[in-house]
Amino acid sequence: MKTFSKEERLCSKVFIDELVAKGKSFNSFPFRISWIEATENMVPVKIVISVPKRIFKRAIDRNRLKRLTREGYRKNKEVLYKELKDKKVNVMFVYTAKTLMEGKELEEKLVSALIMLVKRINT
RNA sequence: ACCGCAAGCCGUUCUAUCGCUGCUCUUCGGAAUACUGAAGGGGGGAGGAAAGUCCGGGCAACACAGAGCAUCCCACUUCCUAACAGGAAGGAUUUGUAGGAAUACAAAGACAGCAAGUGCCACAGAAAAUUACAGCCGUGCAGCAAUGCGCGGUGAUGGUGAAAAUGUGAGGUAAGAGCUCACGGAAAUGAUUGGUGACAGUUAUUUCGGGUAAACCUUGGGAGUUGAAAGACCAAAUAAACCGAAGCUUAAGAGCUGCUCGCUCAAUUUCGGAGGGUAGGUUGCUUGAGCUUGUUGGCGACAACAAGCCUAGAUAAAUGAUAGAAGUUCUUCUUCGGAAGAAUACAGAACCCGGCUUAUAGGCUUGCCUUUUUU
RNA sequence: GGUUGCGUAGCUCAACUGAAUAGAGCGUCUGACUACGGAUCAGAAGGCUAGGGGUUUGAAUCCCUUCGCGACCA
Repeated sequence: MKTFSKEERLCSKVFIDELVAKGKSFNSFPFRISWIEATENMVPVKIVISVPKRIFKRAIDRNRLKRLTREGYRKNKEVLYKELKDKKVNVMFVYTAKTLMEGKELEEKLVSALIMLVKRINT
């Protein structure tokens, strides 16, 4: 099912601090992606989406980018799930581009970013 | 009819598939109930500014015997309102238009006081507020005289400036001066008429004192502090902070509003009680100065009454994505039926209201002005 | 969510309680010196004082408002 429920979001401040401090990260335009293994999770992947306020001043722009990113992840998370096997990870997406992006284009970029993430986790 | 200005109002819609978040119903499972897990059905889900945080409240916690000072805010009148720096109606002032004028219409604003005190007013100018200087007049001395020196009188002649001592005329004088008079101007005070009042009209007396209070200040009025990350509760957990009792030494210290007066209290050790930090959950949380319609009162802001309605509640933060269709506006083409293309704004709730300010594609209504056409 | 401060030449700062041509240093440009460059000397350009409005005879300064950039509380 192409769902995206509460359990698949990373909400705890402690885990997010740990992810930022200890996680590995790489860039895949327009995202900067951080990830860390989390063996205690109930679901395979928990994600955080972040858009910096410093670049996008208006709340409506930040909201739109977060919604588009979340929609793209919801549709394409199978790419990640197939290759993960038994590993469990926390992932953070930070939108680092300076301009707004349309839905379809952003979805394509996200898929390629997910493929890169799979390679890095399995190696 | 078109263009412009002002005020008020509206500010996209529908279908399909997938998804998010509350509510509710059904079935199945767990549980003594409360409740909870899974599947399915139904129904709800951003704004006029949700924004800026510029004002005013509600609500909450803490503080609060009282007095003074300081600090900050407000400032024509009456009314509206829970309250306001908001709104309505009005007054005076200033500006603009029309007019010969009286006046009419429109717009604007933090419109108490400089006639309470202090300060400031560059350059120019004799002088920037009240004297002095030059000048003018009288007079004494020196001198043939021109003139010089001294004493006294005078107050705007000095043409600069943003601003120059109430304007014009006459009298008056040695020379002058509101020194006096006539006609005006302005201000203060008293009386009286109208008005709830600001104020306006009439009249009497007195005065002639430049501007600046978004300069210090004076007068009158007001302000306790902190904000939903406030606060309340729950489970895990269990402090050097809190409360009570006892004992000991000392009089500094602590709290109450920024300060002063004033008022209150003790610190430390032991015992007992009761609980904090941290990270979660529930609540606060959406029924409210609420919305819609109608009637009545009022010039109006608004109020009263009646009927109906329930209209987001997230929390690393929902309200979305894709596809198609429609609507609106503009451009081009046109067989005048239409077709194609482009655009469809500003912008996202975070406790809730009342305002103000700012952003805004396009449209609607009303009023005013200009031009053109018809009668 | 709330409180508070700052915007001046390309850069770093002045000009305080209003006074008229807004200064200083570094940098830039021109000339001199030198065979050439640096250093040095002389001179010049460069500002709608963040935007708009108001008070005032006069505003970088005072007041209101908008925009931008920080700091603090939790």
